[in-house]
Amino acid sequence: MEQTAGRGRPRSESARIAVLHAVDDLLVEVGYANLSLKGIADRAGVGRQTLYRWWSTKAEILLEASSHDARHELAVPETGGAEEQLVAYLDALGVFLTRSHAGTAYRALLGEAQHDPAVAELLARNDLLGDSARLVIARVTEDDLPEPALGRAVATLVGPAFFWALTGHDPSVLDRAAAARACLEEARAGR
Amino acid sequence: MEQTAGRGRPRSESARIAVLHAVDDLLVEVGYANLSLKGIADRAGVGRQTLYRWWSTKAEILLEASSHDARHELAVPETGGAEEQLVAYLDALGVFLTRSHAGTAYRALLGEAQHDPAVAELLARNDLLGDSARLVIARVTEDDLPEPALGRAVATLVGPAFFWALTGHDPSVLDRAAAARACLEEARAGR
Amino acid sequence: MEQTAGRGRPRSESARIAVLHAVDDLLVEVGYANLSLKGIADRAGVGRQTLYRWWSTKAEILLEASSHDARHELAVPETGGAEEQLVAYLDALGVFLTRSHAGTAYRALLGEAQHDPAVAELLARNDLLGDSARLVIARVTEDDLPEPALGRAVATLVGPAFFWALTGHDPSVLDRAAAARACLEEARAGR
Amino acid sequence: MEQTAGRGRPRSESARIAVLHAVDDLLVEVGYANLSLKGIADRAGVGRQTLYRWWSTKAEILLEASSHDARHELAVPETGGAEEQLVAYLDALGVFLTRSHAGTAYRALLGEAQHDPAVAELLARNDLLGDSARLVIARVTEDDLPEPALGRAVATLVGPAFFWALTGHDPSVLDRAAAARACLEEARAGR
DNA sequence: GTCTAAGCGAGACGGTACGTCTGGTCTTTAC
DNA sequence: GTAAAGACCAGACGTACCGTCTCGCTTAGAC
Repeated sequence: MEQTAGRGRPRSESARIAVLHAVDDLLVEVGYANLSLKGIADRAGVGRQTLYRWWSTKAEILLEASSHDARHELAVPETGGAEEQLVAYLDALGVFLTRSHAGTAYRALLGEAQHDPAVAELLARNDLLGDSARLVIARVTEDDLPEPALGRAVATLVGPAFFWALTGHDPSVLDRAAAARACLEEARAGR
Repeated sequence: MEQTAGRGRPRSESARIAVLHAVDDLLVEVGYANLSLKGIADRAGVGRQTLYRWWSTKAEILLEASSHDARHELAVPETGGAEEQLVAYLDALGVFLTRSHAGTAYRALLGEAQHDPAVAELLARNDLLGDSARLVIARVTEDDLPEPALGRAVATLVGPAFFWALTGHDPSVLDRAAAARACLEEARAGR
Repeated sequence: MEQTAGRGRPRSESARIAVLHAVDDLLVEVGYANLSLKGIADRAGVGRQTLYRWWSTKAEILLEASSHDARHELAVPETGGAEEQLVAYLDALGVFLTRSHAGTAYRALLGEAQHDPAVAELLARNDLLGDSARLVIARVTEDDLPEPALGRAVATLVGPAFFWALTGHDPSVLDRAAAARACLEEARAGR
Repeated sequence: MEQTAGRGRPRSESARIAVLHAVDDLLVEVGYANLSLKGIADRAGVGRQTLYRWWSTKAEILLEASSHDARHELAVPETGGAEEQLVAYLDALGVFLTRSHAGTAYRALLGEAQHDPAVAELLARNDLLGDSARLVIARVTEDDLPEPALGRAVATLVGPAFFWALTGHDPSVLDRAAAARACLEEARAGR
């Protein structure tokens, strides 16, 4: 799709995979702060120029490396009532934010977004968390909620767990059912 | 209390002030990502060693530089009913997170905390946001809520605005009254 | 011989030249004591890493920068008798030690060798002065003098001028003919 | 003579001794290159200001610390003939330059003099080596040799050993008797 | 018996070089 | 024309030492 014909040597898929794996591994091993493009290239056995050719920043690499897993981990089965599904979503969100590799990557990206407007915009265009919440809310309310109200419902649902996790606590102590109910209330009001 | 006897030359208060001002200014001018200890030292007209002598990281300097203002901006007058005070607090929080210098510093620190466990711990020991929320909640509930419940109330109150602001949106579109009510509900349940 | 194939970017000859010129200039301008690798890099318009990649110490750079000139300045035409050639050599040595740029570099290196064993060894492997003296002595004696005796002849020939110059005096007041004769005497005895 | 009356607290002799001992020890332990005034002060248990109050440079301290020993080690008994005394002097000189602490200090100072004109002048005013040689030559020639000639005799006597030692060799392989004879010859010619 | 002066150890001050690291670019050969 | 390799310039990192500057304390002579 990006690469139409290609006159010369085609892009190496193996290099791409190696980079994504390397960044995944290194994030766990050394943390985002100590993650360098040089380190990624060395670990992946890839030239430095190759990184710069296909990605602009380490945020972009990290996003590509983690977004697939993130999306998967934040999806929730369509079984049970509305509140039940929202609670299930909050369960998944809690695990994602505190115990998942993809979640660690997401938190790192969101942290970087507070430092760097470019990363903030990148995340705005790939709103892993917000999109997943929107999806489940839209499904359980069976209602085409307009955006301002949908956003309010999302914030009400995920806000508490998000705050609790990002300030270093374990969101499993929170009252998921209450958050789900408040979200539904918000959705009803926004209709 | 910190300086008991002091045999050698005492710490220079003017250097300390110069550093805090420099970090404040630079955060606005170049952003956290481009904030370097060298830059702070140069701007403050201070030796590099002096920075390292009194602070370990740029996060620590930034925290000291902004915590006073932050605490002040997140304090709320004791006038009006419970819900009214909580809404006033959420007003202040929205301004803090999106338009205040101290809030910019706080967001940068919280971002760094996602990259660096040391910063995370530093913020945990100086929980500007959580403490201010605890204060106002404890006041309006006139109740000695035990910690797990108090934490839940805090997360319910500030979570939505926190999430909305950190993902790049303006929390003034949120329903502050609903959040205040949900918080009070949570507090009542935790009694 | 040193560079067989090389997959990556080859060493920049222009950077090498710029460094050698910079160190030459700076030695004259600021003196060895105030010669810093940072200063050399800045003056040469070269990255600091490039210096460390190709040389270990400023002594090594200085040696490379000056050895060519030094060798040239200490060479003596093959005209005249034995004593005549030795006197001509001592003339050149006197100029070298007191008035030549390369000689200033040599004296600085020899000074550093008294402080730092690594530099001492470096100079031992590149014995600019001793080698030039050995060359001329071997030539005029037309004799394959064995090393211990050759060394004695060298010391007898250059010792007085060397001492006189390094203790801050002008060796042109010394009796070059006497030193040449003593050297020949020493060589004859060592046969 | 230096200290006439003094209204305030008199100079601490114990501090002076401690500094001289410290510099002596550290020269052996870490070498001149790694000798710092801070290190000397710490080792001596002395304030940094005290060093700067009484000495200007580390060269000055080192000279004071070693000159007494140096003078003693380069003195030679007045027994035996002229050549015999000169040879004895060269023996002492060889030991001094290669195996004595004071000699190590002298070589370090002479090295520094090649980098720093101030040290060169300091050594010129305290010509440990030249003075000792002048003394023994004047004694054995029983002649008030005028300076230019005396200097030539000194250079002839000590030059070879000096060169040999400072270029990293052991001067005990040199022909001391030949040097002594050449020196006497030089002295006779300069009369 | 103060008072004043100077030296003392301690240690912070503004600077600056150190050697290392990373960023982003450029220039080779190999495929 | 992409890939890996690796050198290029630039500049921040945290450390060490420089020479200077306060501190509180000590030790003397002067009053």
